Amino acid sequence: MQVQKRSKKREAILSCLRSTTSHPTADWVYSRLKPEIPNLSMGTVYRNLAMFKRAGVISMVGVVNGMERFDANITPHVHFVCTHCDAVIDVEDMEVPTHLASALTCGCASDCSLIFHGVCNTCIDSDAVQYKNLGGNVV
Amino acid sequence: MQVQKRSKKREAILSCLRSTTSHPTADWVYSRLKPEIPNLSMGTVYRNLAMFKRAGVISMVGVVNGMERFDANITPHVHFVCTHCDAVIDVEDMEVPTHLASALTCGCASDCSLIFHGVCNTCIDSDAVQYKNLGGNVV
DNA sequence: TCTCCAAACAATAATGATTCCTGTTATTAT
DNA sequence: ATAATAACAGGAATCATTATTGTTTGGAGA
Repeated sequence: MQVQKRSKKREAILSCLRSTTSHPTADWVYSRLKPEIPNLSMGTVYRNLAMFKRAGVISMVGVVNGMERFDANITPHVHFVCTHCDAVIDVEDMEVPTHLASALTCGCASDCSLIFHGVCNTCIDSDAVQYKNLGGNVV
Repeated sequence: MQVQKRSKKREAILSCLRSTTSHPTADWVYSRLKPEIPNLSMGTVYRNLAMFKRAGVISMVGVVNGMERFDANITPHVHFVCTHCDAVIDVEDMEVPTHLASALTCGCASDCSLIFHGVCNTCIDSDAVQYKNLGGNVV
């Protein structure tokens, strides 16, 4: 399937995704566009994100905490996912081993995702992590 | 949280997961155990899988087609996910770059997942893929 | 520019995996 | 054996995502 017609909303959704490196959820895109496009519906956001993904214009990094995270950067790159704040961060200077795909004995690989999990620097710097590790509640 | 008491069902769930390398879903474990344990409920399967995961006894490879895939093999290893049949296959002879974790500038990484996506050999061998590519239906 | 039709849309219902809740049962320490 | 408490079944609830339906809009051709 291919993108066939243009629409303000479709382009707004794509440029919204392209305006950030935060690998947002569908809901994030919706919330961000809703003020300037009051009659926008979630269905439209989901439909267009799925369409862009099928067309290879965007990619879906993975599912974090039950929510799909999208990325306008389709260049293969490594990600870091924070287990505390669910941030998805681009990892610079590390290569995704796509060149090994052809060496696989499992099948014919078309792409590869390399994701690190851990606590991001922002969470480490805040006291939140320490309190959480002690079993306390952070308000 | 830790596993505190023993129960037949809890152990059945763990050994069921350990009996396969297919990286099953919660529902698969349930369906497999239900005949021998008729009064088993999905809640128990989900609760115990979550508990084992928190305890580090098992791992969750990722979400494939909206369903979590579990793995009793907690040794870091590479996976291949088939985009046609959703099979999750262990990739032998390829190392997960966990040793690079400390080099990250994003935060403190605790683990890493390396997943290839493509069409598995079984799907390539069957005619299903070709028919699908032609837009036909396979019965 | 006007017309027409397929695509895009809003609104909302439906789906389905997962989680939560309540009363009951099973396990372990004493 | 008994008490304390974790584990459980059954079912309701949640919530991200998808499907449906009727309406609107974009754009190719007249």
